[in-house]
Amino acid sequence: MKQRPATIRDVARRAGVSVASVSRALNGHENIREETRGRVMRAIADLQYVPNAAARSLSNAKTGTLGVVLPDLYGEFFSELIRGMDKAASDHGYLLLLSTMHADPALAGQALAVMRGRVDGVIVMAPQLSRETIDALMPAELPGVEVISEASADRPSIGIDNRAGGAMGARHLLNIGRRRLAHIMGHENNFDARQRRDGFVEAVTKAGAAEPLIAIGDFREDSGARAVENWLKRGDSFDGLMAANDMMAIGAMEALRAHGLRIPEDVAVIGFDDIPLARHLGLSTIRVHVAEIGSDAVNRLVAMIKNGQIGPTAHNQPLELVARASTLGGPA
Amino acid sequence: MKQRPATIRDVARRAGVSVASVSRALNGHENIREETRGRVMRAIADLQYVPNAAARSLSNAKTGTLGVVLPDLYGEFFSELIRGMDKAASDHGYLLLLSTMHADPALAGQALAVMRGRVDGVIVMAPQLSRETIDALMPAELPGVEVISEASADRPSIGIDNRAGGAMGARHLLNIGRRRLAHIMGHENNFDARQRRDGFVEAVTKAGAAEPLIAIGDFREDSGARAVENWLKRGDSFDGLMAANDMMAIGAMEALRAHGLRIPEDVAVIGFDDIPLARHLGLSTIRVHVAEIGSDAVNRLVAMIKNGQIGPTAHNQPLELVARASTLGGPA
DNA sequence: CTGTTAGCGCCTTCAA
DNA sequence: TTGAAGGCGCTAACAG
Repeated sequence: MKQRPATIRDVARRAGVSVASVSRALNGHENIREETRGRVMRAIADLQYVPNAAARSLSNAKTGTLGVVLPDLYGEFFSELIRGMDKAASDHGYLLLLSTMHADPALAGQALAVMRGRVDGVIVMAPQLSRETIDALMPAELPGVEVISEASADRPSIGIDNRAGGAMGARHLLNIGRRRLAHIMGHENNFDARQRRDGFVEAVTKAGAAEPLIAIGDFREDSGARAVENWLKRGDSFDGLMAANDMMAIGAMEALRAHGLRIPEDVAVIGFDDIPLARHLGLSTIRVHVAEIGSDAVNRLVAMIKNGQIGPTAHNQPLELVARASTLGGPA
Repeated sequence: MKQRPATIRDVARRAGVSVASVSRALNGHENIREETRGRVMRAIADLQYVPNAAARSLSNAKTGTLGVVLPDLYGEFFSELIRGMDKAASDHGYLLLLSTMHADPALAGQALAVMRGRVDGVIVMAPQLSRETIDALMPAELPGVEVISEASADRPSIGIDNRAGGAMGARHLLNIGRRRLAHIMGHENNFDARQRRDGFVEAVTKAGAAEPLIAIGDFREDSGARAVENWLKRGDSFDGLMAANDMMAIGAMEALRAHGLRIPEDVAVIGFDDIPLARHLGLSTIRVHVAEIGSDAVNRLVAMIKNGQIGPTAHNQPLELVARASTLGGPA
């Protein structure tokens, strides 16, 4: 039945040449006669020979695969990121080895350790871990790039300019005449969340508007709704609201409407990410080109693998303001 | 700087034992004294030794990774599937090697070939390929399971009962009193699309209702809208519509509303998948538990790897009718 | 241009 | 319980 797959030696025997020649033919070396190459190729086809990847890696210390370590993957964001990575990876002839990394640093370390010896480089996304933790965990001998994390002092990182995004949102609300602004941020210990808030607050302050309301959410729909409920209950009023992501903005919109407030007449709302839902619900947002972040990360990593480490470089994918119904129209 | 990672020999030297003992300690064998094991473990910690995966695979013909070959996937479906797979895989101590497979059978073959020797088994999803093509492409010596494909005669497959889903949708529309039904299917050569249509048509026929209108879409929003446009233009009328997925249903709803038709009063609409958008737009749908399909596939594959091939078994994840605003209320 | 051969790092008989 | 040694399949010197 399931016979042992052909090895390079079987091919050599069948083609009547040495294993070296087979290897040369296989790897497209120059120093081999066309006729010999032909014989080898025929033997390979006859035997349905496929080189053993493990042996190959062992021998030349290359695996042809890139490790990708991500947090728990929910939603569109990840499929976009992975899609972008996969595209770039396969363009370069690499495969992707996937692993999710949990918040627990010990487990996170495991995720990275398992990759050693199976990949030529790693892409890590760990917004939930501190810079020190990440630095301590990254295998030193492996080229690595970080995605959507605080810019590293050691490695290249690709991300988004969260501060700029927060500021874009604030300015947009101010531009359409809103003056009493509010912001729903993500977890306090999430890097992106803090940056977006800082950018938002800074832009508001710079414009001379009143200090904005700030609530802490968790990037999920419910938390957006809760934030709004709390404000309204306390009698806090605002006419412009930015949430640190679209899901919270959507939750917020529902809560606002539930309280009879009109969008955008009473409160203009803007989110962050531009998930598909945003378009369908007419939610203004800051668009992030997620797939590009992924391919960018892979391209950079591949460059590192080929040309050696390139040190820290922070690259931000450009953001884009997408104005929709939730912020259209003049002030209340 | 970047010194060579420690090998098993370094550990042996440091611990003052032989490599065999290190290997035994590492793999939790019994025939080794506790004290020796301790010495080895300490040396491992000191040296930050991590076994080289390639060498290990070469030596025991196991890779500890599962190959996943998917079509170009957009959206939530993809991340859910991967999430489910990743969860199950990491539970079993496996990593996932990802690759996308394009519609071109030649390229599809490549995707699978690259996996050979790097994985212990493969999960393939290829609804766009014919059964024969898939069978021809699947490496015979590798355990494989198929997902969301036509049930195979050789391998286990995990999927959904598309016919039942189509029928569920039809019956629901009939139950709420609709009699002139329409269905927007996916690509003619997509297995799922055909099955859903067949289930739909069969249920309608069985109920003695008029033969439904059928349009061919491509699973994307636009095609749902176009289908509706065409029907309306031709003067075809219907009061119940099922699309083969939510995106097309959403496109259809927009087109219906653009023509002044009310949902569900004039036309009740139901989709398939239950993507997050569906809930937000109040679209009734047939819910698919995607993550479970993924973990189920992995569990089955791991079982095959451990216990040998298990032959063809078709397993369907249960479907669930989710009734929302788009089908609530009585007939027109 | 081609063949021989020594590793790559690990596991695993086989002896001791 | 331990060590020595062969072999997994492939690549890359090194000779011819």
